[in-house]
Parts: sequence; C-alpha cells; structure tokens
Amino acid sequence: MQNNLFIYNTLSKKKELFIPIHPPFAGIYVCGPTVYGDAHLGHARPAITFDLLFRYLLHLDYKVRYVRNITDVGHLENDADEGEDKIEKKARLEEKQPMEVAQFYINRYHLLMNKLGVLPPTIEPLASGHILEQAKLISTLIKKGFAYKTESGAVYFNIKEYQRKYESYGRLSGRNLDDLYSNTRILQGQSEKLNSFDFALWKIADSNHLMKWNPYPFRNGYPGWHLECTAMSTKYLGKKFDIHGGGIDLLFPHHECEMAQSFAAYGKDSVKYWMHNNLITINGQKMGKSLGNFITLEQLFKGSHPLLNKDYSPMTIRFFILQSHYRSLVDFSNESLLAAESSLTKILKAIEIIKKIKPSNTSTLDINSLNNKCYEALNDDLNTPVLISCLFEGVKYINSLNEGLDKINSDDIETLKNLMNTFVFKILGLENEKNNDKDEPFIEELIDASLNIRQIIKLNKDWSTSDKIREELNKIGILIKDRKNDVGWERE
RNA sequence: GGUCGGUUAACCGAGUGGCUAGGUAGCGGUCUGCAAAACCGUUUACGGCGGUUCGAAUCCGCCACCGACCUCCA
Repeated sequence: MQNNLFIYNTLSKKKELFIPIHPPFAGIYVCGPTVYGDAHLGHARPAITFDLLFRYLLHLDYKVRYVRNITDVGHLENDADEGEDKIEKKARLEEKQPMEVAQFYINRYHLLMNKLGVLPPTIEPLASGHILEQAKLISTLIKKGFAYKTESGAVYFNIKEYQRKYESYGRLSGRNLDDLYSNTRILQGQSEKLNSFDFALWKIADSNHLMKWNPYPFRNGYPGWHLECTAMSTKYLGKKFDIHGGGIDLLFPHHECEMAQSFAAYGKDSVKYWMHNNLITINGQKMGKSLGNFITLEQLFKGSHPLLNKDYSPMTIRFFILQSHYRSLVDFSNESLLAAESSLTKILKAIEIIKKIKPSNTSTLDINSLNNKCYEALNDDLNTPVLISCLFEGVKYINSLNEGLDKINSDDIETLKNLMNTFVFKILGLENEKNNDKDEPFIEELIDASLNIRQIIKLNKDWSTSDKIREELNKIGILIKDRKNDVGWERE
C-alpha cells in the first residue's frame, strides 16, 4: 500500500511525510504511566492516540515495534530531583513493598486499557528492570564530559556544557536557556548542582529509601526519571528510531532532557518524529493527579463520581476521545459523552444493518471515493474527526439503502462493508459491546417466533394485543421496529 | 513575568482565501394502525477592532479572554 501518512512533528512544527528509517519496520516509543495510582481519563488519551497510530501502521503493513514503558522507579514526588519517590511513598502509606504497589497498578492499568480496546505494546519495559542500561548510559555521559559526579556520589547532567558544545538545548520545546536562567525556581537542597536546571541521572538513597541499586560504578541509589526512556528506547529501538510519543505535558522538561541525553551520548538526534497528544481538561482546567481534579476510568465505567450523571462504557470513552483530533484540547462534560454514546450507537447499528442489504445490478453511490476520503483523513496527521464524519456518510448510505432510496451492486456492497469494518473496528479499535451473548442464536429464534405470532395478530388488527407484545418485549430490552411489510428488532 | 497554543452556531467538533464538514440536541415533514427507527427539510457560526485582497472565519497587526509549559503530571 502506498504510504501517504503525514504526521505533525513537534520538533519541526510541521506535518511531515512519514518515512521510516528502516522500512518495512517502524519503531515507536511512548511514555507510559508511572504506576502509583489508578489510571484516569487523562491517561486514556495517549494510550488511545498511539494505539490508533499503532493500528494504522499495522494496517499499512509496517512491521511495528511499539515500546511503551512503565515507570516504576525514579519519579519523584515533589520539586525537581528532590522529594520522595512516588511509588515508594505509596508503599510506605499502604505498608507494602514498592514492587507490590507497582505490580498492583500495572495489573490495573492493563485491565483498564484492555477494556478501552487498547492493544498491548509489543514491548513493555520496566525502568527498574533496566538499571544496568541506565548506569551504562550515565558512564557514557560522564566519559563524554556531559555529566558530573558530586561529592555525595550523585550524578547530574551538565546542561551548560551540552549547550556549549551543541547549542541545542530547548530545541524541542522552544525554550531558550537564558530565559530558563532567569525563570527557573531556586529550589532547596540543590547546592550540589552546578546549575539549577541540571537534572539528576543518579541519586543517592538515604537510609529510609527502599528502592536502591548498586550498578558499578554507582552505588546505593537509584536513577533519575529522564534516564529510563533514553536507556530503554536505545536498547529496543536503536540509537535512532522513528516515532517518540507522549502527552504534551511531558514536552518540557522530560522530552527535552531525553533528547539532550541521547544527543550528548550518541552525537545525533535519537528521534525522527516527536508526537505529542494534547490534554483533557475538566471545567477548563487540566485533569491531573497533582490537581486532584481527575476522574478515574473505573469511575467513568461505573458512573461513580459526583460530576458524572451516569456511567459511560469504555467504548463511549474511546469514541469520545477519537471524536477530537489528538492535538486539540478536549474538555470533559456529560453532554459530550452522551453525544458520543448516541453517535457510536448509530454507527454500530448501521454496521449491523449492512449485513442485510441486498445487492442490485447498479450502484447509485460512489463507495470508492468515500473509501479514499477515509484514508485521506487518517493520512492527514490522524484526523479522526474527519474520518468519523466520512464514516457517518457511510452510515447515511447504509440507512438510505435500507430504506430503498439508493441502490448498490455486490462489489460496492463488499467495499462498503469492508470499509466500515476496517475503519471502525480494526483502525479506530471500536467494539460492539452489546454483541457478546453466547446464546444469541437461540434468543434470536425466540424473538422471531414471538414476532411472527404478533404479525398474525396485527393482520387481525388486534392493536391492543400487538402493542402489549411490543411493550412486554421492550421491558426486557428488545426494541420492535414495525415496517411496511415486515418487522425488525434490536437490543437496546 | 517568559514561551507556546486556543477562542467556530444550543452543545461537541473539523476545515479551507471564494464551494453545505460531521455528530448530538431541538423543530417541521415523510413513513407507520400507533409508537420507535430511518429518511427529508430546518434554526442564532466563525472573540473584538483595524489592515491586505475583487473577496477573509481562513493571511497580517493590535486588543480581550481562556489554557498549557516554565515543579511532578498522560
């Protein structure tokens, strides 16, 4: 298949044609969660955005290696390079081993992502499992003169030195080092650093610290946060790989530091395309753990949050997120979730209806051009809102065919079926949550039988009895649709 | 304060210098024994003020408001 995929590169601030470094392979690295709490709506966005990218690249026949890490060490609670490790704090509060906390939330994360139809990445590395790789990277950086060891044994990245040699710190996030000088907060306990914005590569653990390692030549400590992504992406994708993704809130300082580390260590850019998804807001404010204004996915699925009017299914959430472009801000509201629910139902219904459409000798619809429009939408930086509008055009076609207002030949009907199935299920990753009954054929026969009897009653114009049957079936969730010459039904 | 981004109809949400995005909700109609569904039609759009242009919601400038990052955050 001809690849015409353009993606917006944060580094160049332009949409660029996606040309992988080693076709037919494509390498993606996405920053995954820090596992110290349940995933909330905000976590669903990058997971779904890059799941879409993963699915589309697979559909385009790329051999995709998709690495999404788990941060289970090194992410500190408070100010830069100070404060307590997030996972360790949770462990202390819950009287558990840090690895127990991490494992618990890893399991939860997998469960929730699975519900959202997010495919597992092909590699899901843990930061704690790559201490040696991180130590080796620190040694390289020290050897090349971009990192320094302090008296206590901690190691920091020397941004000033990096800037002197390469003049490229701030390139990704559009930051200017002089501004950083004047704007960076002076934090307590940073006397060891040469400059306030130098970031930690290796931290020394105090006596209470539970998670500590001794990878030669560093001891009694743990790695800094930015380090893991460089170490693990290099290990699994190489020193230069295709796509690095993550939330836009990670752009600075995390990705900027990552980029600097890699460049310093290997003398070249490690990433060809940087992609950033936008955030989800709630009442116009970023949904975030530290702000405490988040709604967890579990709460959404159960409707158990004061701001929720009802429960929303995982597929409603997925569709809600895909309805906006990944680089746009999305504001949470019951109204838009409700709208997403109705819209998705409409699409899924049409996909059921198309199975029953009978072909004609001719077509009055241009299915091929619709097919092209779908690809054009995705190729334009994964423009899912436009893709969805095209799919609604397909829905319109299907309903119109069902009404007998349009005609379609058997080739076109296959194309249309294939188009809807491919884009809705395979690429957008949506699922029909209602179609999971094992005894469905039996139920169908049962309902068909009762409706056949009702048709006889209707012929006798016994409206009250036929209405009664409709009412009774409706009570158990069956919706009757009387038509001119026959009758249809569906589950509510 | 610095940097960056946004402001589209009731709500959500794309987009282009001139041609109906789409969805949800509402209203009217067709169909139906009735209802539902479906179909058809339809309602106040492009934050404000200037400028460029034959023409701007789309380009430029200024202003207002909102947000993100500058600390951990997806």
